[in-house]
Parts: sequence; C-alpha cells; structure tokens
Amino acid sequence: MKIATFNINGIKARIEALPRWLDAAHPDVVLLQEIKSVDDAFPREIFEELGYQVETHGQKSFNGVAILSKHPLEDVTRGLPGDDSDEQARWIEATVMGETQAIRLCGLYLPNGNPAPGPKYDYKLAWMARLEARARDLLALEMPVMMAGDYNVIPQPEDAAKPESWTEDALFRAETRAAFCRIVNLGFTDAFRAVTQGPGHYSFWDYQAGAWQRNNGIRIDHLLLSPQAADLMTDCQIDRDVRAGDKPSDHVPVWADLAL
DNA sequence: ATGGCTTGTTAAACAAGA
Repeated sequence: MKIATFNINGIKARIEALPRWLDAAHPDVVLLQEIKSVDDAFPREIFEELGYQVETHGQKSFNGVAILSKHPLEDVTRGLPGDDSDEQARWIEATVMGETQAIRLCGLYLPNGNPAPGPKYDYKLAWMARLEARARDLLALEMPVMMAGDYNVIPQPEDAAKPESWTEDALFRAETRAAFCRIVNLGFTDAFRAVTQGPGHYSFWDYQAGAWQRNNGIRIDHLLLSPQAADLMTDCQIDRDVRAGDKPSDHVPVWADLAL
C-alpha cells in the first residue's frame, strides 16, 4: 500500500497539478495539508471520479487537511486532542484496512511558529506537546500507525541546504528540534531516513529567490511510523520532480510503501 | 533580506507562509 503526504498549498490552486501527480504516482492513500478550503468547497467529485474516498477537515482561508483513499476509510476523527479551544484545522485520523491488517493514519499540518519567540511560536510548541501525548496513545495501540504531514521541522542540519540561515527560525530552533526528537524517540521511525541517509534531500523549496533552481531546500514533510508499521515498510521516496511541473506547490509529495 | 513569490480574501491592498 502506497501512502503519501503532500502539502498542496491550496486545493483550488492545485486543481490540475494534484490529479496529474495522482495519475503518475497512483498512491493508495494521500494525506493532504493546506487545502485552504472549507469542507463544502472542496472539489471532492474530481477525486471520487479518480477512485478515491474523500474526507476533509477544512476551514476558511488557511490550514485544512484531508485524506484521499482508494480503500475504505473507517473511524475518521478530526482535530488534535488536548485543546477544545483550538479552531485551526491541522489534524485528521482514519483507519485503512489492508489485505491482512489495518493501519491508523494521521494527517497533520504542524504550525509554522514564526516569528520566534512570540505567541505563534508558543502555539507551535503547545501543539507539539499535544502531538506527543497523542503519539503516546497511538503507540499503546501496538498496531501499525503512521503520522504523516508537514511537520514544519528541519530535524537535522543535513536536512537544509543552508542550515546556518535557519538557526533562529521556528523550523530549526533547538526547542523545536528537541520537541520533534522527543516524539520520534517514543519509538517512531522517520521513514525517509530509514531508507536514505546523507544531505541533499528536500521536500520544500521557497517560491522566492530562485530557491528551486539553486536547490536551496529543506526537508520538513515527514512520515513517522510506529514499530509495527516500520516493520512493514519496503520503500520511502520524495517525488522531487513534482516541483518542476506547471504551477507547482512549494512542497512535493513524500510517500512510503508498506506491505499491508 | 527588512522577504525577491504564491495563495486566499476580496476588489486594492493585506495576511500568511517557511
């Protein structure tokens, strides 16, 4: 089962590029971030005609996550637990049945947090604390679990072309990286790093200043696997060529294949 | 880079992103 994460930076703006990638990559499940749409305005028919079930958790103008799946989605839940006053649409969960066993999928859009320090950074760290709590509960299920999405975290210096320019940024500050590390160290596997080591592998290139042409990128879209999911992984890749297509998102898809 | 581009909202700028 091929499961991908893709921050599309607006579903309306990606109404051609997203189906184009689906046709080329034929993922079974896609976790989308930044749909920037309310649920009623999401063009679900386009994806249903391609064979996908569509579950959205949107809001007006900003954020918003969704799941596209060629297999039935069960027990869909919306919103990250831990703060009922949080109105930002950044988390969706669903269970997908494979041929032999089920996997719990979590799609997430972790807050950017800039400028740091400040209230937006405080929100990011508080959100990561809630994520850690949810991650603990998911591990206790002792089943295949994937938490995938735009983490807005550069885990290591090798995950940025110019790490020195990110030192005070909310994506790379010591507190951010430590919070991410705490979650991984609960027992998750960074799927991409289990397959590929070394620098030069990015999932985001800024629209500005010729970042793509200069390969000035960062790796911030991650797939974290529970031990039971990591045991099933056979491959994980970044579809970097998508960034060179017509009217691209500033992020590209990252996917993993699991023997489910 | 104090933001060089893109998006959404809404009708000419503004907010937000990373």
